[in-house]
Amino acid sequence: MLPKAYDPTSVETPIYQRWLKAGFFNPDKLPNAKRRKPFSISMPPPNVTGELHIGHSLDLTTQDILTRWKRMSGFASLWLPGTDHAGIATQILVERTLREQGISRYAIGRETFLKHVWQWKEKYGERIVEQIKRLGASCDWSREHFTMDPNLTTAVQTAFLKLFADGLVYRGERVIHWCVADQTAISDLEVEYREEPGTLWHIRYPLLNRKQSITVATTRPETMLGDTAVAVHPEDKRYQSLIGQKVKLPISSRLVPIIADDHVDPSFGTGAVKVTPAHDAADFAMAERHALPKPAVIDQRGQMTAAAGRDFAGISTLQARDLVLQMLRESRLIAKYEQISHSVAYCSRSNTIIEPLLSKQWFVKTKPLAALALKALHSKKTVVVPDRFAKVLIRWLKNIKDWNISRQLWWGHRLPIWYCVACDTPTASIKEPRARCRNCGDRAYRHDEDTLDTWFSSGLWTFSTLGWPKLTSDLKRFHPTSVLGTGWDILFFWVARMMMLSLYFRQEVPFKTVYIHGLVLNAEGKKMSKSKGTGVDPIPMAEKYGTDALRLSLVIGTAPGLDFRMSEQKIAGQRNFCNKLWNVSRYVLSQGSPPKLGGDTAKPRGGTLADAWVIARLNEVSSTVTQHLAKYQFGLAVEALQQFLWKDFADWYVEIHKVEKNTAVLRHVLRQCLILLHPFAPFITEAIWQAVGEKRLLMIESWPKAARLTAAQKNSLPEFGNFQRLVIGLRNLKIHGANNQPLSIQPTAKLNRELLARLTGVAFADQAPAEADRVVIADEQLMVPGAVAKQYADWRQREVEQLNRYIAQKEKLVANAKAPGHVREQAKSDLSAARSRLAELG
RNA sequence: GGGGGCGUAACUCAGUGGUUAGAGUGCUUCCUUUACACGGAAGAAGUCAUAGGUUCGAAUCCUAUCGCCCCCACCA
Repeated sequence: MLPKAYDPTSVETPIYQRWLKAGFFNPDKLPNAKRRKPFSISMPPPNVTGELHIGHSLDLTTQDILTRWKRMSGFASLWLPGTDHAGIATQILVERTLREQGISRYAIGRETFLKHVWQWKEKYGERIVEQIKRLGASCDWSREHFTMDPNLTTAVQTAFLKLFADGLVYRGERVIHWCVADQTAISDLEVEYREEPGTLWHIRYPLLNRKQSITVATTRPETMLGDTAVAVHPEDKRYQSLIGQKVKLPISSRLVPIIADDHVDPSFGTGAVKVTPAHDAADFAMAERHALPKPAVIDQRGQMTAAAGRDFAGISTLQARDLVLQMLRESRLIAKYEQISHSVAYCSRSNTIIEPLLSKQWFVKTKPLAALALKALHSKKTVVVPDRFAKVLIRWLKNIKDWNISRQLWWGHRLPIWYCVACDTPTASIKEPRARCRNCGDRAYRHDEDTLDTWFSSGLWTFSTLGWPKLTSDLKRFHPTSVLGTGWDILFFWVARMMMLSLYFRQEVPFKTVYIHGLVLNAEGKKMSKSKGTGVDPIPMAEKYGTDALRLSLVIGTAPGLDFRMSEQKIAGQRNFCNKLWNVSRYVLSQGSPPKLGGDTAKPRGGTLADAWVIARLNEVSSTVTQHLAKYQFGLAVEALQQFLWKDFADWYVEIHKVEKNTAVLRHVLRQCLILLHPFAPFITEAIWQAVGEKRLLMIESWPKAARLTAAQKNSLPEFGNFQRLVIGLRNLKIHGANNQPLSIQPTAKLNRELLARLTGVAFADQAPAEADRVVIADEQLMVPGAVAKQYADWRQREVEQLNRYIAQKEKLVANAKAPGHVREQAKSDLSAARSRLAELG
């Protein structure tokens, strides 16, 4: 009834449809829904216009494993999906596309541009959702959200207004990171520093009314047009006499003071630094301390302003640099220059150099919020797995700086801020204020043009998607969420912000546990990069090898928090496993009739030694898998399961051990394996489950409770070890004796020849071969050809040597008076087992 | 400058105080085609980076060193 090879493509879509139709992704629709305890996960929302990459697949796989496992374990398991509007990323994408059609966003205006973005969102938004479904994600689509849905927009506005009312957002003039290409400010986290070679110019600044000069060092000579001071370290002996004197700036001829400030590093360059408050954050801080003016000489397009002087206004910074250097050379004011390596700030989005600019932006005061998050981390209200990431978070939160949340973008949540046209006083309001300006009494307002940082809305994600600011039953039931699963790369961007905002608005953590997984690297061990074409694309892989193979390969051989490499070969290996499962199922279902797996009652008793053994192993593995899952050790869980299913069950119990099978055992083991494997490989397990006519879906089958091994089962484990060795021994004889010649073996002792033949598949002769030697395997005596006996003896000799080493070690441990009792007890029983095996071997 | 991770078989990686250190891939030899060649058996292959220390016992904990990688930071 099952085809010969597993064909994922024909199976997966109908199965997902069937799950959807059953409605169990929605925890309210589960059997006994009301009695179930809640378990909830918020899906990290992918960029709405993005493409599913392998990192998402890992995210989705681990979360689906948890969701399915908990659902099967009797929880009201909610995995809430959604997508993110991703302000900058999306706007840039749409802008680029329009530009290719010759359309500029400035030409069409804000409203028309936004219409285009919404169209884009409608067109491509569904695609990423389809790709998420393709991976088998069992999330509740009836609760799906988008960060710019009306109710989420309300949440964002409510949050902003509250922060404003509480004095936690403010408008400030700061030197911010300005991206000239994207025409917006970006946050500290969106800046990427790269070590690059550069030239450090040493420039003489002549002192006023003296022949002396002070030499400053800079990599950006053009900014000297905006200098308002020269700073030295207060204790720098070289410059003591100069502090407080005035310098006449070359080119602009402005008079600026020499100031003393701790910030200056006396050992760098000349120990004297030019201060450009409008174009350097550190210089800005110094200017604040010393009440210096802050003229802006570079504008938002990266061009020199009028303040830079008549010769410079309107030219680019690079042209200005050349011109400044040329003028300095002519005045012989360049003391020297040297090649250095320094880090240069780039915009991580547009890949262009950041222009630090003085600008008015909106900030969130993060200190009080970070304090809440720190407290929650210290008191383990939120547990981080693995816990070293808690330390990373704590360190970041302790040194947190205010968060620039305004972006000069059109796509996003527009700031609910209105400025009085007359006096520029801001008022926070969703709609245009009707009241007069509280400052000047005027009535005319203009709406702030800016939008909020994408991460502001994602920071509210765990509770805004559950209905906040309304106090819905979902919010009460599913918040705080149980687990957040994500990669370490967005620890600060997202995890930290969610903690701060949830604790502030809900007085509770957003999630009880954060599970941090590593990043998926390519076969060369580098971060996957689409532009370089070195990535592994999940969707084509799922199509080629099956979604389950992809999911398994993302989990097996990995540890929490560690990056790992992904290769097609690894996925192919898991495809082979799926095929093995498929075929062993085919075999099991071909044994006996009707082809049913049997219900929970099919727990076979008694049976042969092999039966007891395989069930004991199953129970052992079943509890191992559960334990590993509880510790988020997905890799270990799958590994234990695969070893059992493939090696112990399929290869040993089914294939090597040729005794007639107990179909009840076969079915019971297969049934349990399908249940245990389902969270990891949902499609194939459900497909097999359904192929045998089970009415209830596997996805809501009960997860096995930890089974205690019976005494008989416990004993069967070592006993069966001996039995396995008997069979291996005979197989070895057969293999070595074969060489296309019939093997002559005659059992001479207790074991019935017929039984031996059935156990092992080896044919036995009526008479011992001419040059027969006696061989003893597990108490049974056999007469075999001399050459075969020799090989068997060699094989046995190796085992004897190993055993002797093992026994020596165990004896040492047993004799070790300082070792704990249970360890010595264990060693004692290991020792007696090894000794009896040694005795068997003679 | 501060912080973190990794170094285990040819390759990719698990294991993190107490079985003879494991898996997958690859390799060697053999078997098999009425569940599966996307198969089965057997095998070769590792001073668990190096050097100290703690311990009855260390791949596992501590310290140092070497090598690789990453994150954070106002290196003018």
